[in-house]
Amino acid sequence: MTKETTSAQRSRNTTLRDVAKAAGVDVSTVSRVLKNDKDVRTSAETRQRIIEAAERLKYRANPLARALKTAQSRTLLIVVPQIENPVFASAILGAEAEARARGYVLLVAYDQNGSAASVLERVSQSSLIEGVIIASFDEDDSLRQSIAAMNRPYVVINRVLPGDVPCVAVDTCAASAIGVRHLIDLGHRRIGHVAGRLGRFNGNARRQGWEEAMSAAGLDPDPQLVAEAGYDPERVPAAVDRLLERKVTAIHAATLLTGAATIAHLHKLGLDVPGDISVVTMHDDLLARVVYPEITTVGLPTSEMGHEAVRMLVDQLGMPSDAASQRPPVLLLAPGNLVVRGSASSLKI
Amino acid sequence: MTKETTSAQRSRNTTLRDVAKAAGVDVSTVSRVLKNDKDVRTSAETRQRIIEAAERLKYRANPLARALKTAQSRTLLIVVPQIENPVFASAILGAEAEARARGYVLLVAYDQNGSAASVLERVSQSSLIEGVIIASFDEDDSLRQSIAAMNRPYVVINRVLPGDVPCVAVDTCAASAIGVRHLIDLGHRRIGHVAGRLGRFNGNARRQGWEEAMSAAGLDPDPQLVAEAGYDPERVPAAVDRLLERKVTAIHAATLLTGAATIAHLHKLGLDVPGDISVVTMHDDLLARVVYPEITTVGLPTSEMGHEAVRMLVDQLGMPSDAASQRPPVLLLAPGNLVVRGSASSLKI
DNA sequence: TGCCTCTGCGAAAACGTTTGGGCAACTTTC
DNA sequence: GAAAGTTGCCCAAACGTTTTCGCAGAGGCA
Repeated sequence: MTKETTSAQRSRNTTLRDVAKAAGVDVSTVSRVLKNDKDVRTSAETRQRIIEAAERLKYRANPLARALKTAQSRTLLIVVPQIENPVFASAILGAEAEARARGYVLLVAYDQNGSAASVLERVSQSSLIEGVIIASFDEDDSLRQSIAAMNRPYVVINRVLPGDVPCVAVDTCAASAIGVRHLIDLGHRRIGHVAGRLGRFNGNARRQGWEEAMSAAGLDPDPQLVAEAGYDPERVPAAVDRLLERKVTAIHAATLLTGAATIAHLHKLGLDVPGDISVVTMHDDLLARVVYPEITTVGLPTSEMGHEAVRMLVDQLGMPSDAASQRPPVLLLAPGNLVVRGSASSLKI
Repeated sequence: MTKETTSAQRSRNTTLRDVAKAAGVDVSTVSRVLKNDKDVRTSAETRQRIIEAAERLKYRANPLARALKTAQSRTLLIVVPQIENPVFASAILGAEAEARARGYVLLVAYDQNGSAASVLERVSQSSLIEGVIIASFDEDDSLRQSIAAMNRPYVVINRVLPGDVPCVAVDTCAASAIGVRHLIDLGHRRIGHVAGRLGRFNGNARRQGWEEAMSAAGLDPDPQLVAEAGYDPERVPAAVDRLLERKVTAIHAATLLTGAATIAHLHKLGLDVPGDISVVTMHDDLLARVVYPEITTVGLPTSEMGHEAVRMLVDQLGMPSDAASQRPPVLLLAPGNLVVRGSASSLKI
């Protein structure tokens, strides 16, 4: 079997020099023609010859050499705290598509137990990465320092940070409000909120959305109706129990995962969903449709978030540094639509 | 338009030359010392000076330049058909950790609607990627041709392919059997199988595991007890209905997702799980614990799969081509343990 | 004819590494 | 005390691009 593995015997790729030789011109000319240089100044005839030769020899520019020369690797990095979280998976997907469309390559790095700092540190000194998208949970100073030290353009996603930090996030406050309003429209008055991590951007925003929707409907956003569970399904039962003590008829969960756990716990207690308690969630995903009842939830444009992030990043890359401050650096994406399924119904009196 | 690339104002990284100047030696000496060259021949004193200078200047070798020179980019690529599938997410996680530990960078690419071919095509001519891990669903010829044309070492994961193809997969046949045997041990005799994609590696293997466990227990592996649902939750209800007609008392689902959908559908029909029907699944994941009842399943070493894949790939990279054929190129990972939760119980007569 | 401006292209210097080949000085050997 | 071997380092040529500079020749203008 022809099993050529090591780089040593791998056939050499065709280079600029090969094309130049084939077309009978200098490498510089080939480079210019193939790059479609603006001030290109070549005869149509020569250009034709070069293009044909390149075609025939299947020439592809070596990205390494190009990057070395231009200090532009056309490579972006996205740092995520976890990949199994559907929100991040979806964001990565969107970012990858956008990056690919723009001729960039997207690298994925994981920030398990705060290792983002080390990743960024490695990035900072190598010229491999042109820009970074950061989706890390960490909001402490170490990460922020790493970001600053990195000395590369970046955009933060999934949260908005104070200061002049470019961010793109979903307006989860609004998303929350939509879900809660749906419950109100169904006649519910005592609506509990299983909160995410309070103190963090999304946790706070979602809680606030609940609060605003309640207030807007003239209902009391009683803090007693909020029970924090973070992103941890293990903490959901206790939270739900507390809410049940408060005689809620509906529960609004801050994440799809905790929402599913909420329904599971209600079932465990022998309660019917939505017969006894209605449940509404946030973020739409396969998970919402493999439980019974299927979950009513409001979609989040997480994939768009990825798209927008690389769009912003690439814009930033193409701009001289002084112009960078001119555009509004934070983008808050409108939430998606309410997807009505089976986990919420009108209040039976 | 002013084409002022941002790189202009970004501070230049410290280079080999800077270190050389600081230490008062030649760049070549610095290079050798820092690489810990085997036949290094430098005085301890000089070496000390160089190391200190490098430390002080925070020198990090430019991976681009190194790759250009050595044709070794220390970059691996993993091609996955979907990232939201927990199996792949977990495999990526494992692969990334192993790659990082070995000083490699792992790139992730998506093979949405068969775009892997184009990804591989781009790879083939650039010297950026040293080796590829392929987890694509596609088993048609176009992908296989792209792989061959790529002319780079690779390993296929999540399935074993015929021929001399290096593969690492989980022994899902054995995993299946474990789950089915658990049901048998609980007293079940009529056990249905909600199959994955029959005709594909994993679909077949899991079905075969069910069959073998049934036969081993002296039960009839009646083909009527098998209903295919692929990986698509939408197809689960019909499959479950068919199984119910066959009077099964337990269902073994080929994937966690379809298993969850199975439970959901049973609930929808007003059946109790595991009171009326027991359900056992494969692959352990958060999802198994946010539904009620929590799902009894057998763990799959998907993360190990990623680990092993890069281990094999890196071994391959370091070997002369003739030695490559010596080691057994396919690795079948033993399944994990049965995780008993609440979705299966002993048969009530 | 002399001068100037375009055109079309080549020469060569980078980018930051790695690496083979050398060359002194110093040590051993006879 | 000279030949031979060792040690410690430097020189320079790559790797495959991009890009600045410059140089011939062609044409325009006086």
